[in-house]
Amino acid sequence: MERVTLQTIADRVGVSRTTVSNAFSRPDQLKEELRQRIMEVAEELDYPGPNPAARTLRRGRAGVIGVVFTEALSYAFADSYAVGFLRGLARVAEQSGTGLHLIGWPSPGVAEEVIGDAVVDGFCLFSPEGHPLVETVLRRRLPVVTVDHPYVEGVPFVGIEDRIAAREVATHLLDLGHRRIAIVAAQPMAAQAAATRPADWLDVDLAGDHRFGAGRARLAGYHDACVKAGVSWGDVPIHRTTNDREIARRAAEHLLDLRPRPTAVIAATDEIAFGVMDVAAQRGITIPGDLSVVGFDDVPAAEPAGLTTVRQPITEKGTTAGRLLLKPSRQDPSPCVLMDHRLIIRRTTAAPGDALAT
Amino acid sequence: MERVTLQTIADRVGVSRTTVSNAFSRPDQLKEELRQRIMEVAEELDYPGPNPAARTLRRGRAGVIGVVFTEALSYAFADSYAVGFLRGLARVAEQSGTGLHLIGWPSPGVAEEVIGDAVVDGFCLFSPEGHPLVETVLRRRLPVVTVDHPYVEGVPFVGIEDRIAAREVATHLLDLGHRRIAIVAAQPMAAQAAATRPADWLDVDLAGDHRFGAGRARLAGYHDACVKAGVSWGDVPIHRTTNDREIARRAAEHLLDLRPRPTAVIAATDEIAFGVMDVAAQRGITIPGDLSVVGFDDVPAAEPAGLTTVRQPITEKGTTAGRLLLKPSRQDPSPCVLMDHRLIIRRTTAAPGDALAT
DNA sequence: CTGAAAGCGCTTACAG
DNA sequence: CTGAAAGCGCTTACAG
Repeated sequence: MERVTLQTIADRVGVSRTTVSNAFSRPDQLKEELRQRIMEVAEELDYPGPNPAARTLRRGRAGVIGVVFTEALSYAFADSYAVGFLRGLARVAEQSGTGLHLIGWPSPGVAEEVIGDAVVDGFCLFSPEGHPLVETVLRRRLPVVTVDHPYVEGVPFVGIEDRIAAREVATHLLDLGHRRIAIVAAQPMAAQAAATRPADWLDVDLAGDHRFGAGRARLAGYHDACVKAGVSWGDVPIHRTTNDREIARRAAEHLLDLRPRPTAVIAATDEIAFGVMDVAAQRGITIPGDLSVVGFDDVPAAEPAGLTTVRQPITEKGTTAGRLLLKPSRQDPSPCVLMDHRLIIRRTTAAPGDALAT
Repeated sequence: MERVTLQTIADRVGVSRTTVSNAFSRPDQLKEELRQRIMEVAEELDYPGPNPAARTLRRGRAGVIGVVFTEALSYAFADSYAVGFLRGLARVAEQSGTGLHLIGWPSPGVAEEVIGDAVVDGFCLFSPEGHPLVETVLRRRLPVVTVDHPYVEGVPFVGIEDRIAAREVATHLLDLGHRRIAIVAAQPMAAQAAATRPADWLDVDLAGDHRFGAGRARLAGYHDACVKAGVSWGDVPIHRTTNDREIARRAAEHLLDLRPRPTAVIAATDEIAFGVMDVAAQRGITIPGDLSVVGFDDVPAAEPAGLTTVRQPITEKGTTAGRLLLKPSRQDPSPCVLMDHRLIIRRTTAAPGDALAT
């Protein structure tokens, strides 16, 4: 059996292809009777409806936006922050009948091709600076909005003041009296391969603001506070890890093996903080008695866990990004939206107590 | 400036369109020198790469699968079960360079059009029986796999034995001595509009197995156990709600207002169970002292919450569905895969104590 | 209200 | 190694 197209139906009914097309796409353009007739024949021939690829090609519009992550999607779905963002984005996309095409970065090479082949009208991009996906996405010459990072001249941006927020986190611990603070930084899974200057990643002098990615911006904020409090930045142990609870445990194990043991751990995200808490629990290290832990994001699980963290409007970031992409403003086509954040102090931070003696 | 296409580049370089196409898609088909030359001109003209819609049309393959939910995506992303499933699905999709196109059902009408226009090679469908999306998806005549429900003759299926698992849940409570059991059933958001026989939804005689959707299958299981234990099914209060924690709270409020108050609540999903627990906490009803609560799914948050529930292999469902779609078996093109489940008894269920006196 | 014509941008045998 | 030709399936002014 040959493939059924508009033409097949047209031939059968004895009308032109145009009319059949109208029957599907502009029903008001023909008599109800004829339309019905056409639909019957379509049904009879088991016609699956106008081919979407052909339609998109002709119309020049897909009705879909691409969402690009720098991690494998399987990691993104394990991260409440990403999921919360998607919830917001989905809300505005759905309202306008726009689909979501999710693209992750399982391994170098694959995603680049997927991005090049994505039938979409625009992209929403999460990505650290220098990541190859940035170039790939930009090259499509479609509307783009970046979230958290990178900030690209002329491209709409949504984020928060990561450096300032991170400074507040570290200051909170320092004010409590902590001096042996360790940091677990969030680094994209494959940053080694991706970063333009991997060796410089920890060089906070370069990490001035959101231009350098939230991961580094936060690091810079921790740095600022330490320096100001007279804690030598060079002595602060820093371990890089991916934003994944399980993987973060390894970093935590390393840090909690240090002697003298840190009295506080700053995690660059809540997900990582949970990993740290997992390891502490395993080893019988009490929180906040023996160890203070701070996260970042305030994902839903942070509250029940009593985690001290920075709240940022995750879902609102998603809706904002969606709106920027779907209905760009004429006056300000590439705005830089910086949203509010707030340090939420809960039960995982306290003055260093017994831990000092360890 | 006119739009740049393969032809623009061909004209500029002085070769045919074919050769330019080869430069992008089959680099081994031409001399490196010529290829380089072509790439330079492409760069110069700011060519965004071969148009994906045109490519897809010509090739007849999109490299994307559609994932269809019966709820708004913003709800799906609020549900750990759905997210866990997506994690599994994403894992196998990514490995083969396949994209994920997510489609929700924000309101009647919208999704139907999105499905008709989705440039995909197949669909993964979650849906209760009689839902309009089922027909819409099937009509595309693409490969489909359904998850949990509905079971459609000739279409690959992935699920668990919901009725049997639900029976175990209810039996657990009945064995503990509960007799005043209330049920919060999960019903798709817009079932009223969607179901073919909304009035029959609660008619368990019809809910024989997974053919009728997990929601009803579970209800049927609760029914079986009650009847067997001599609890009159007609006296069991049932409240329908959506699989959303916040929305479920309303159902819980209603049920906990009943006098005499139920000593146990069976929630059709963990998400709903959390809603019940929220309300109980608000009212100072202790669990399991005053009230036993059981969920279903064993989402990640269930363990820390101590929730008694049914564990099912959420992520594996995703990987299985993905594999069925991406590499269908020749011998058995439409298998019905029923995965294992297990009742996990934690700290939210106990014998009815003080509550009996209420 | 209906149809003939042009064209969306690409890929793929096939011939040279 | 390169090019001419055909065609993927549709929509959209435009003319009647």
